[in-house]
Amino acid sequence: MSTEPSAKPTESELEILQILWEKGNCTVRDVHEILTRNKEAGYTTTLKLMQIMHEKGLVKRDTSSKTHIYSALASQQKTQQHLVSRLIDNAFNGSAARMVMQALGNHKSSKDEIDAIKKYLDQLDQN
Amino acid sequence: MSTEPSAKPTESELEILQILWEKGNCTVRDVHEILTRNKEAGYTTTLKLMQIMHEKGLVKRDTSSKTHIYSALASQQKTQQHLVSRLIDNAFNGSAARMVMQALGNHKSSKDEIDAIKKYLDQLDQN
DNA sequence: TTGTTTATACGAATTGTTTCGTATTCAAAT
DNA sequence: ATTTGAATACGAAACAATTCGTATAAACAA
Repeated sequence: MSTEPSAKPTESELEILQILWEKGNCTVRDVHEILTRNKEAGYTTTLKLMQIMHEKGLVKRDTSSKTHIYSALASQQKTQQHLVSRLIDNAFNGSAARMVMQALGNHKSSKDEIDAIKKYLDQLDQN
Repeated sequence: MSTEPSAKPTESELEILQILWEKGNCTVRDVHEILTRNKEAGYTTTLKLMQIMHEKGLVKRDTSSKTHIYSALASQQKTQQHLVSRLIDNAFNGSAARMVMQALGNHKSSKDEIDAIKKYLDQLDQN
């Protein structure tokens, strides 16, 4: 049994996790700056969120210098898995296939992406 | 422009919507009975939720007799679409393909389902 | 040294969600 | 008619998520 965090981040927390997954180590300001490209938010709001995420064990932080350095603890893979499963159960009666088609139907994917999925499906078939 | 409800049901509301989508017209008791197969809940809790959903415009109801009859207003298709899109944006950086693979990777799908998806992808390709 | 900037900490208001208790009303059975 | 059972309405508590103001401390520049 690992000490994996509860993997149930809120929507705001997820926005921050995404940044941390991509960037790795970040200060609150780093995250805040990226965050506010898309939406309004006060600095202390971002700060507070990250502090809460730390309490929850979603992120860890290095406090050895005045400016703390944050990074994700929740794994991207497990978090995504958890969220996808929940959606399939919550909104698609447990049918992954239905969900997939819904996803591909509207969320315009490139031909390359679709080919990648096909290849992936062929692999799945072999097992 | 239609008067489509906000399509942002909460998790509890989604559980109820799923029942309404499947069953069509239901009394609160109908819904409550199905709901409590899986989890504990007081009757008035279910009732209140459905009343709130009515305020929000997620369901409509026929109050002509003492026992009200509820049915979904939020369309299954649009609600699912909305939720899937949000997940793709929130947790997969906008990549539907990544989400799909994650979904298929773990959420064991049958061979039939996978074949159905392949067929679906071929259709997509043609356009 | 003194003032300015930039951090964190913390408390608290606000809003949304979930849950349930109590009051009331209606209908059916006795 | 009276009682009983099942329904809705409503208020409010409990909890969670979001947002921001203010206090305070550290770093740095003038």
